Amino acid sequence: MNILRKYHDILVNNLKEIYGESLNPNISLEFPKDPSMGDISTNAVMILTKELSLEKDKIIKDVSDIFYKTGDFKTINVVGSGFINLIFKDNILQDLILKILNKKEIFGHSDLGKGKKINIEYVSANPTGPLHVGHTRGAVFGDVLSNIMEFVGFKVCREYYINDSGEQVNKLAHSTYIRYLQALGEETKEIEDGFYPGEYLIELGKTLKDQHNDKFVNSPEEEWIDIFRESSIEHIMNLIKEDLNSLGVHHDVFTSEKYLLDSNIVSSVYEELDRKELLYEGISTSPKGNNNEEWTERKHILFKSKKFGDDEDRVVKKHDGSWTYFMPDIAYHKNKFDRGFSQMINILGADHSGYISRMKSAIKAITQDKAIFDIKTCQLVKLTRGGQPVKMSKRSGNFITLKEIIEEVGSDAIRFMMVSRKGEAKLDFDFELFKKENNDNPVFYVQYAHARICSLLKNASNSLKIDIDDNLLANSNLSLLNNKIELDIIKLIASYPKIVEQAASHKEPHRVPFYLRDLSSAFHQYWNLKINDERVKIVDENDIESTLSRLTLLRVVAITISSALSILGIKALNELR
RNA sequence: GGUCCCGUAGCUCAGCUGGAUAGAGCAACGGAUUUCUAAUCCGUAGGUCGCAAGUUCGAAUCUUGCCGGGAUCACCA
Repeated sequence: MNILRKYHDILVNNLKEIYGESLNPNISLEFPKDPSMGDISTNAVMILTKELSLEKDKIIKDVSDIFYKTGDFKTINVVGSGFINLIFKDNILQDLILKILNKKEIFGHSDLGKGKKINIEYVSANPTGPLHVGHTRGAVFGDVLSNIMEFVGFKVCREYYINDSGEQVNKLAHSTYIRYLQALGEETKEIEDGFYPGEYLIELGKTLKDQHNDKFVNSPEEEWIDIFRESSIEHIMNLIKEDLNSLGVHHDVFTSEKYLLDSNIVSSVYEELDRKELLYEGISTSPKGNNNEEWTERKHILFKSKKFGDDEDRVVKKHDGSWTYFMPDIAYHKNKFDRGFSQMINILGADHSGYISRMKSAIKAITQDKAIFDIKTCQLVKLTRGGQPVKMSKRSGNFITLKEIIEEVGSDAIRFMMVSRKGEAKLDFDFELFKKENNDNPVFYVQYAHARICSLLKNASNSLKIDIDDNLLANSNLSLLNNKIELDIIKLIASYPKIVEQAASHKEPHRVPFYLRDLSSAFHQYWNLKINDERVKIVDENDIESTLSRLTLLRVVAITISSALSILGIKALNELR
């Protein structure tokens, strides 16, 4: 199915038999850009001559023999630079179409992950307000990466960490309290700096009024703070889940920081660190570069993260005995590890990149370096409208929410765009672009290709007066697919499994939308194909045999587009009118 | 100042863990429509891959040092 993998395995396994197990893994097998270099090519000779200090001719002969023995190649050429270029026998690529047609949605799947458990944590936005653009990229990135990892055979757990403890949520409770007083018609002060002035708490204030009347108006904080905090968190988590849901982003597990604290998981991990003599009492280094007025020299408990590769040792327990954010997070990752996740990926905003080495060193310490832990960061998103930046006022709490963007451009467009750049690259998101219905808008471009194919299959059924289904197509004469562009399309489809595997091993979802664009483009070219200035019609009533073979090819294109779109969480459309 | 990320065509970006002549889209210019959906396609033009050394058969890709842009540097999360 994965044709490159197939011949790569054949090549490497045979080479190992000849030269021994310890071969350089950098031997490549690929579709060369330039078709004059053959259907596939390998650098094996160049790599091996360097590695083994043997006669070049001997290696060339060995490599060529391996390919000859398969019986699948028409020609095998060695070019001056040392590449070996191979050309398939005609039927090899064509047979591939048939195999894919039989696999359908399983096409592209692999067992790279071997069913291993992997935990992917994403979003994890604080429950202090609804999601905005900044969260969206990480949300889609994490969701699509999860899809990719599942596609290549990992058992993925999608997880969200709720920071429902600490100072922020207390401020949230106070903000809600003010909304509650306002709902009762009380005169109140402005919601001050550092609190949450957004309108999203107004409704909750009213609900709390309905439940408790004026019971808490003049009562001391201790009496209401727990109730207000919990109902605020619940309210906002519901908002967040609702928004994620309408974006098609889902999580399997929500882990609460408060739970980790209440169940003594945090304290027991703290004690464990202490037993391992990784904690000490000391003074943290003063902040550099920016003058932090709140900083004073005090004694805290620090974790020896420097020992595990961090730049500084980090405070885990403050002078007053309370935890920093870091300590529950260490415990959280120990908890993930204890739940059987020896592989973990966290998706973080670029503004948290300073946190990476700290977290990595902690995980090394608590797992004896037995976990594979990776952090992917997403740079910020710049919203524009017709090239002009969209202004956001953080102060009033009125930033552009995820909900508003979904309402304006739809979740498909957002999802496609959010993973169409490398995570490390900044991203411009232009509203106007996604309302266009042309080439500028990549989502339409891809959907249009898919819809056109569906429409062709339908039209062909009508005009040829036969029911066209996959059984019929599977019996078409595929040897007629010998035009250059047809063979190119087959090769492009054949590279799909490799693209997905690369997206998985590099943890780079953006490879999928780029591939989709390429494949759609190849189809659109084919649609407009001219031979001798004559437009080639795909459905030709006078040549049913050719028509069916072409439709078979296109059916497989549609299967592949649909598969890649499903990885992105986008449904392929059968019609665009 | 330290750390991390980015720097490729006028603009937005790919570039397959070191491969063959560096690629798309947009914008510009010139074409294709009695349409199987032109929401498309074809062609032209556009490059010192930020700069400089190094590593080797071979570098946009790896190393080091500069230059420019961004993020971050807590006892916030």
